[in-house]
Amino acid sequence: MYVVMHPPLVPDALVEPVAARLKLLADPVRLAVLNVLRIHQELSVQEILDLTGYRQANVSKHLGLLARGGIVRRRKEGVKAFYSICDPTVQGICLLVAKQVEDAQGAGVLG
Amino acid sequence: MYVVMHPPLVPDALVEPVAARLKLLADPVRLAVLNVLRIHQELSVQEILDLTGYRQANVSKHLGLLARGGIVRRRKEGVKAFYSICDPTVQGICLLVAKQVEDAQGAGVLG
DNA sequence: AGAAAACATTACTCCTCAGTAATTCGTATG
DNA sequence: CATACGAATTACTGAGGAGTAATGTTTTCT
Repeated sequence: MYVVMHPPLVPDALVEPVAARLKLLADPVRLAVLNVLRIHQELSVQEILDLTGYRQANVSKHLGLLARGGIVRRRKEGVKAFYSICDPTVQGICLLVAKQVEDAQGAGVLG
Repeated sequence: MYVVMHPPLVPDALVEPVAARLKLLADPVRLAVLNVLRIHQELSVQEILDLTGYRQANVSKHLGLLARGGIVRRRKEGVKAFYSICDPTVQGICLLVAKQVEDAQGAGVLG
């Protein structure tokens, strides 16, 4: 065996949780919501609706998923709910993927 | 407006392609396949089957998806097909997510 | 208390995708 | 040429998730 052995990308026991986490990010609506949350640090649901144009029930559900996944934080103030990103690694992940997609755009690697 | 404005996580035009790419990685079988491809640089389909225990049609389909997505490269040699990872950014993404999941494991952030 | 605002939740439909068995295609071997 | 092997493709079933309308819940205001 002359080939170099590399460590795995993901420890075997973490394959499923990692897949679950990636799945949580792998949605256009959730990415758009995270986008506006990143631009303005904290937003009420209504503000997110205005900024994204999605419907209330839809956004509320996605926010619930993001919150349960620990990606987003919820702060209740009176009748409103304010959300903000609480997972700093999200940024790095999105940067990497976005960069890769941009590069691939230039080449001919589109489905 | 006293708050600092951060750039978006993902440029608006890239939200959908980025989501699609994350979706491609957000699957336990595909992550496991990428895992063994990372450990041994290049593997035939049969070798991947032996190493992962998944079924032929299943793995072949996932390999097709990964190849069409430009994450994996296919090399035909005789009757066999050899696959290898051709997207270097995959490693960084998996590292980030795995690290985050590990950290969250220690805390109480599980669904 | 009654009404309205801001979110969350539910129930439902639809569509995508994962897994499997069976078939097909291409290449080597006797 | 017939056969066997390795892999891709097809057809099919089932489960999960997205979007929506409608309803529920909590808080505020009068």
